Amino acid sequence: MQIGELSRRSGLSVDTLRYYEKVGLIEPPARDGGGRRDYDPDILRWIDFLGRLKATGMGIGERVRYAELRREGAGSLTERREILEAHRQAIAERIEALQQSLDLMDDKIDLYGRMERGEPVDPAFADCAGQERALT
Amino acid sequence: MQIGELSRRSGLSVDTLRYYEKVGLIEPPARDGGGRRDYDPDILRWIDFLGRLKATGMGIGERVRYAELRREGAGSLTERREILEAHRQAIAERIEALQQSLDLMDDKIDLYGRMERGEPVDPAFADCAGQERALT
DNA sequence: GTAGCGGCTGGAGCGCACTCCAGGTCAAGA
DNA sequence: TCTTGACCTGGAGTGCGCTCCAGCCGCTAC
Repeated sequence: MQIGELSRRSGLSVDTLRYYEKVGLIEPPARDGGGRRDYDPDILRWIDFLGRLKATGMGIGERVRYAELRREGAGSLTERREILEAHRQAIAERIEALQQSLDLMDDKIDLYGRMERGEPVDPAFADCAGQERALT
Repeated sequence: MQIGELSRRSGLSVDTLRYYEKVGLIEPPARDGGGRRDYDPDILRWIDFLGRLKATGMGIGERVRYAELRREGAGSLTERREILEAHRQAIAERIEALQQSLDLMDDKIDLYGRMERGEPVDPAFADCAGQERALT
């Protein structure tokens, strides 16, 4: 598979794929006769997983570290598991924090709705100029 | 309150506070006789709320837009509510995606644990070199 | 044979969100 | 009076994660 096709199938740009190779997130692939990158389709699974790690807030440095361990093979299983466990914990905390903020947004949206309809609101929670003081 | 104290109480650096003022996230405060910024303690509530918006993924451009509307006062309530509703939706989607990834991490952590203990794993889910293929 | 396309490399540039710095002012305490 | 420390401004620098570019090569189709 050439880089253009991998780009289409992975959703990453050609430039990003080459960048990922440069920084060590993906292995340098085989080259065809003309010196072009020729990827094994299995790389798609790895790229997807990298996308998950990224989407869940893992920075590029730690992703590179994980990729290095993966290259080392089965001997790095324990260390990889530990990284994933720490990351799992970080995700859980993020979800918790987001849930709290979601509730806050709901309260604030509700307050705004009541202010828009001219309903009385606890003056401790909003001043007349719309410079809301609470629920922040 | 001087900028140093606000920095300590808000958790933002002095530089960040001046930067936030420059880009329009916080209002230019009054100045004391010596030309130093003299903040109203109420600003802490606003800074906290800005922190929430940021922590939930709102970029600086949109935060600045929200801050502008807030300065306009009560007339911008509807537009602010609409922004918050859209943002609320984005947070809910983020939580959903994170929850899925969390489940994936759990599966993968479990798989690694079984591989470490030498337990048999479905060969479709892991190859011998530790180059796991599935759960990605 | 030549035009077009996709790919190659090395390196520069970019947007975000700060962070740091030089060179200065000002107020309060020893 | 002198020193210390907090604060001031404008502007440069940083790290992340790409993104773009110039200039080149090689395959395929016309």
